[in-house]
Amino acid sequence: MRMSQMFGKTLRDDPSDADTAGHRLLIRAGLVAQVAAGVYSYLPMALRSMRKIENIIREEMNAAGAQEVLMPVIQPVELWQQSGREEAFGSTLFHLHDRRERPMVLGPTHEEAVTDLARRHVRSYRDLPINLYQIQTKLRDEARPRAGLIRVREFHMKDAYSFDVDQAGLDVAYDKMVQAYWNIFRRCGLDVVAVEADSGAMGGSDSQEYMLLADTGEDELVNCTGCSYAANVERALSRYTPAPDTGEALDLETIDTPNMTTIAELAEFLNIEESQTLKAVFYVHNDEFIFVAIRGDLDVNEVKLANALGGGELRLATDQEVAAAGIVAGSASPVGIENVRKVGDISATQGANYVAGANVAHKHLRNVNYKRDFDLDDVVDIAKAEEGHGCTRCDDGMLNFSRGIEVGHVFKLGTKFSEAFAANYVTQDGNEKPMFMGCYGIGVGRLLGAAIESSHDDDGIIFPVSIAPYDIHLVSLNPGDEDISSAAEELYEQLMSAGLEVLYDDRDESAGIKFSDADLLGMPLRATVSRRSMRDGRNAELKLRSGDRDSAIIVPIENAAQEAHRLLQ
RNA sequence: CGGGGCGUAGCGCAGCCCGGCAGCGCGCCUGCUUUGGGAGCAGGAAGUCCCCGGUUCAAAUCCGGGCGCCCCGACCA
Repeated sequence: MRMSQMFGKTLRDDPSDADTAGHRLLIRAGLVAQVAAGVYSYLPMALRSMRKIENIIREEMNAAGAQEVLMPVIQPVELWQQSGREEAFGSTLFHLHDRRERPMVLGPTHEEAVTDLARRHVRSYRDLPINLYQIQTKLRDEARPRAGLIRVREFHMKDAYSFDVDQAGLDVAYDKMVQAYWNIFRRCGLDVVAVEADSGAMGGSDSQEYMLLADTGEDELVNCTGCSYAANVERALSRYTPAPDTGEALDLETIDTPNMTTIAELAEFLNIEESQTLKAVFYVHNDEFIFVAIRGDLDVNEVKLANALGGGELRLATDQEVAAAGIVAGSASPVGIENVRKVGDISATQGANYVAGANVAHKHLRNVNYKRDFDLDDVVDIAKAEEGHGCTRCDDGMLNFSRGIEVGHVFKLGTKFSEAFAANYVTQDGNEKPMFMGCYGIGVGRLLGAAIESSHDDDGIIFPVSIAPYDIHLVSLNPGDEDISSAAEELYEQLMSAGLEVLYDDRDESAGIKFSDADLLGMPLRATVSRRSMRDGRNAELKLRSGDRDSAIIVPIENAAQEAHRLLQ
């Protein structure tokens, strides 16, 4: 492709409304153009890269036995009512009406559509297993689109859905997809890690996310320094310091704690560890007031709490709601609290003789003990993993924290959707049973955005070879010199004949502009033909984008294609 | 949905307080010179100052309402 003909220009200045490096580079390199918040046009180079990603995905999906289909973006709302997810998605779901006022939605994902499809075509166990996938546009009216292609409202993703006769079959299908995912990310040249994930509104049992590590990532991850445990913080288990006191329960005692309303103040005032106190936190879950008790040095993981409560809407209670429930904020404890649902973290039931609120302003209780002094309606693990916590899977590993961008997610759905849609098959002995489903997604555009976010330097993008729009950026300098330009033209033809994809900068621009653009655009290899390269014969200079300036080599033009292939390995 | 910021030429911005010819840099077009790290000279084109309303002799500027975009948080299969 000749750059003089190419649609899409590079920008000299950073766009003002881009914050992350990846977003800035996408705009400056002229890869995408924003149309509305979280809605983008993809220009030729971005599209080439996305097609390469799609092809890698397609090859691995096909190799894993999945079959490609295409399901509609626009769907009748009834499908979503049937699964109960119209409500679960809420305002994230784009709604519209057709000319006859029939309510429709724009698909944010396709579990409903694929389950409906499968139930119409699968009759018997003989039709299973199957795995259907598509690469399709999805729409979600995200509350806050951000960071370029990372969080958008209209996006391309690959989604695959497996259907099996039972859990064992699902396990096999899931493992196959996991293997395919590793192949895909490896082939894309991306260093992705898998973490245990919360399955959120999807429900289901096992779930793993594939994360590309990046400081600007939206997700916080933990991994163990001693074993292979890795998880999204939303779900992470952790080993915190043991309760300081595990002795006999001592006599309950009321003490004055003037104006002590936080755990930190209380611990300092009494000269005790925060872990010797109990903390009370208040939430409203689906309009029900929830009293949460947890050891003072720990925080509540709201995702875990929401799951423990069976999903639905969860938020912190307002001061007014706390007061209305008859609770003295700052001096609250579960001791003597009735008529309110009390949920405790496991930590609150371990250890002895805690300091906790007296439920009277400016007073606390010493020697509070679970069961003797208070009871809980639910005891669950809702503690948030923190820096300094240990691993629960091994004895001496510590949790290491990092951030990442979710580029893939796999779930074992089980029969949630098949039951809702009566997507049944007939077993060998003639009974009807729901199919066991799994679903497996990879965001194509997000993968491109994440790749750039994680692979760039101060000058621009550094594309992995397999997903770069072109293999080589051929730069021709000294356009006035006939020998040079004819040598460049010749090299352009030769590289293409050798099966390489070439972006040829034939523009009448200065060397500085051409080199800067080559760095910005980030093709893996740069070839330069100039007076300098031709000083001792018909030579070209080759330089890897990932290498520094003096890593360039000079090769005869007739060998350049061969050398280029070698360098791109 | 809560908090903050912004909206002026294709892009980046100044002008707005304190009302009075709509500006700067880059880019774009023409010509000449230039060409290994964002060149020089000369000439030129390009504006719904986000929208609607109000105040005023006069509004990019002041007032009211609306819309859009960005950031933090909430949310996020």
